[in-house]
Amino acid sequence: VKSVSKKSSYHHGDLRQALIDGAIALIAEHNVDSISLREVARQAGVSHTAPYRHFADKEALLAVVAEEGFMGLAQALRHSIALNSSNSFSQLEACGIAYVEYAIAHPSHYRVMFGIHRGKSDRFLESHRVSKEAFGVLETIISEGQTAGAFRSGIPHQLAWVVWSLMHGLVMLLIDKQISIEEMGNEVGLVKFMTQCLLKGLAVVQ
Amino acid sequence: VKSVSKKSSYHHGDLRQALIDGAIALIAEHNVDSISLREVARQAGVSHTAPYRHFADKEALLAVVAEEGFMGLAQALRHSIALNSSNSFSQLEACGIAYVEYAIAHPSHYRVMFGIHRGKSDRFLESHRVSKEAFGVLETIISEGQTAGAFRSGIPHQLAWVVWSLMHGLVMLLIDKQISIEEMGNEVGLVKFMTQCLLKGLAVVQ
DNA sequence: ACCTGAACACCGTTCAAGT
DNA sequence: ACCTGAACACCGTTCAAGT
Repeated sequence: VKSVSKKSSYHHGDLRQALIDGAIALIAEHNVDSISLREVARQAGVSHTAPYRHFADKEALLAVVAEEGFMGLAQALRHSIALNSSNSFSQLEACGIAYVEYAIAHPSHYRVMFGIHRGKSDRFLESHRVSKEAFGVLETIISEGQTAGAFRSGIPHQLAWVVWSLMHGLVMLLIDKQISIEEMGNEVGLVKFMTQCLLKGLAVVQ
Repeated sequence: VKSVSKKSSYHHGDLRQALIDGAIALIAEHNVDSISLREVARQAGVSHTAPYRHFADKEALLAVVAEEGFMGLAQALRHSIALNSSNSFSQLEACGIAYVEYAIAHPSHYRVMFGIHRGKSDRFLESHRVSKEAFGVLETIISEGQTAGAFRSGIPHQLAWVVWSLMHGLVMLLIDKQISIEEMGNEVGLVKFMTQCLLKGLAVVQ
């Protein structure tokens, strides 16, 4: 056994991380905005003022929660393209499927990721940086696909916006139950349909 | 002068509508979730329990706020296509521009529209019906465009999802400041770019 | 350094009571 | 019928105080 090091602290080895994990766990079960800082503290077995030693306020904790969500998303996207190294089209499709599946598997967490007030950019710099990392995966697919002659020319950054907007919009409408998955069979079929539309375009080929 | 009819009531001619308008006004100024039912009542010059005579709870008031937002959106979309009756492409483009301009003109209101828990569908039936009405405008453009030979074949309902997802996603990313309008000149240019991508597709024409 | 308890100013919601 | 006031159980945040 190593030593008593961590256990000798007041209540936790790492209260900060325990609060983050607890918040994510609470979000997974309950609805997003019904989560309270006091309940996170309660679940961690600590007084309701203890979190303020580690986070400036509730929003700061949620920013870290968002950050971890974006890290997981980026990882899911990278994983999906690693399994589809052959072809840019299938990479894009796989990436879209992975994106949507991640989001609907963690709907409340996804809402937190995009529900933070990004007005003052000096706060939440980290979570913004990580979200751009996830976005960068899409951008890479586009630019590599252009090199391979699969995608039309254009600034990859801007073309990636189109893909991201489509996927993000689909996810939000699904989470909000404005679109029902059932109407399209399942989410994989839905994303494939979306991707096909995006690749081939809506206009009649002339 | 008509009579004393309305003024003779307790405090308002129509407290219900005054609360709705007050909520919309508050939302326009402050952030979405910082709005309290008590403050809406305060601004209407009424006790903080009075709203419960007209709305079951806070969510019920917000549902009506959302409903009015969707009505305004549907109207903006209809207006935009009325001005572009010539051609399906320009109708779709104008509709997209109108959609995005409406949303970024009323960002908090837009958030309320899509931020309501649509889990139990028996509540908020009205707001859901009106949102489908706005969606129907898109669907009509698609199906009329197909008849005119402008859009490729497919179920209009599903093709409209693609358009809606793209626009909704773009709007949400803009509101969240994940995408900055400035990077693309202005929002009109941004939407035109999106629409072009959607119509022509991302794949290289072969 | 890290945590607690009391305190403050707010919430949403309920309910008996007033006109 | 429509509104009020007190009351309840919650918040987020601050601050002096404890170990």
